[in-house]
Amino acid sequence: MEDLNTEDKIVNAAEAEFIERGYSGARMQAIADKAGINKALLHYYFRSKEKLFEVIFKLAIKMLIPKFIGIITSPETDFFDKIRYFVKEYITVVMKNPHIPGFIIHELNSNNSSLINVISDLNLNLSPVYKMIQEEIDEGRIKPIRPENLILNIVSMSIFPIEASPIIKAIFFKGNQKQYLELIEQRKEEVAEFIINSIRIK
Amino acid sequence: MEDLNTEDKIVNAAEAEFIERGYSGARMQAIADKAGINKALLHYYFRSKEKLFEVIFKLAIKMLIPKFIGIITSPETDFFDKIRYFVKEYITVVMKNPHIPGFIIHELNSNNSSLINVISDLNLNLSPVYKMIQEEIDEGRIKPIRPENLILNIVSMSIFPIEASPIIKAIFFKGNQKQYLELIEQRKEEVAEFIINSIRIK
DNA sequence: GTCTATAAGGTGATAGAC
DNA sequence: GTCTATCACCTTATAGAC
Repeated sequence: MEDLNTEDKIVNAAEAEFIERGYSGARMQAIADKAGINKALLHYYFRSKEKLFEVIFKLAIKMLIPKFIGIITSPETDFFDKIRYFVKEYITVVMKNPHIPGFIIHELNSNNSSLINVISDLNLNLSPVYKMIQEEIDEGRIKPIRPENLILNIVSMSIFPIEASPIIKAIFFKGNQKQYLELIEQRKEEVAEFIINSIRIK
Repeated sequence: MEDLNTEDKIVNAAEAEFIERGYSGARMQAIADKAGINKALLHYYFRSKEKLFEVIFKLAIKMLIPKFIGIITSPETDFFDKIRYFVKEYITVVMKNPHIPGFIIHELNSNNSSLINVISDLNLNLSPVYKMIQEEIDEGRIKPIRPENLILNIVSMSIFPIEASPIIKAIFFKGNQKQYLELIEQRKEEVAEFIINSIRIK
């Protein structure tokens, strides 16, 4: 961390602060402290809290959303293996950034501005994924399902239990962290089987 | 709204403000304005922003979490009908309060305090649900599955697509609200069938 | 590029009249 | 119970020395 240039130190510190506390809860002083520099330097590099936030928000989006396409167009040839691979990798990625989904959702819901454009600007093309699913249906390998619903189901089951970890932990395990981690580890396999069981045609 | 007493007017206004902007983003002035009263009155009734927030947070929790148990112990006798009933009702409830899941999760993640106790204090007893699931497994009507995983899958697929609506809307429908609402309406039936297809033993 | 000092405005909270 | 006026503090942002 110490051998980073100042700009990168700021970005790292801001990432931690914004993602933990959200835009309105984040403090420029806290970011400066975490980066080990002076508050005035933040404005020298990024001009305002808002500008700095935008940089971090884009970073957060890029950490989770495009990965989604990247993993789905994986080397696996079998459709069910693709699902297995996706679920395992995506849960792993989200577990490394557990606060990012909640951060993105909260900012999109509370911020009246044009943050949503950050997502549109990704120009995510789902056509190959839709096509892949439709092919499986047409060739009688999986039951008919609207592609959007299949994707949503997979993503929901992968993200939500991690995003909502404090609640899950409290309700299922009285706050026990170890039991929670075991559950998520298990889900890397079981969620995929749950999905495959649902759509497979015997 | 005008014929409510002052305290209720404040609670309603605070609910809207806190759930939309979160604790740190909410403004006491905005709450007073929405309630049509003076800022000083907020402190007369609730002493501080923090106290008022606690009231709202507890309200938000009660709107979503216990409902979960209430619906599951529904009058339906058939297990699959229970699932159908739960998914339909829960998606409907969440759609009426679409910002609450994100609000709860954000506050639990960013607030270092003891908000989590609000959930523990509910003393949610899942044993009847676990037992119900285990019975279905023992009697060979559904495939073996860890009850926690089944519950998590159902809840994830019911909540996440609503909680993350701005992203879903943007990615799937270029922001089109009507198409999004149709999708969610459809999911009230389809999510249940997706689950039942996965666990049913033919 | 990096710092200290300070400006400028906002925010929760209270005092005190009615 | 409800209001106006005001305090005390915090936060972003900038000026200016080095």
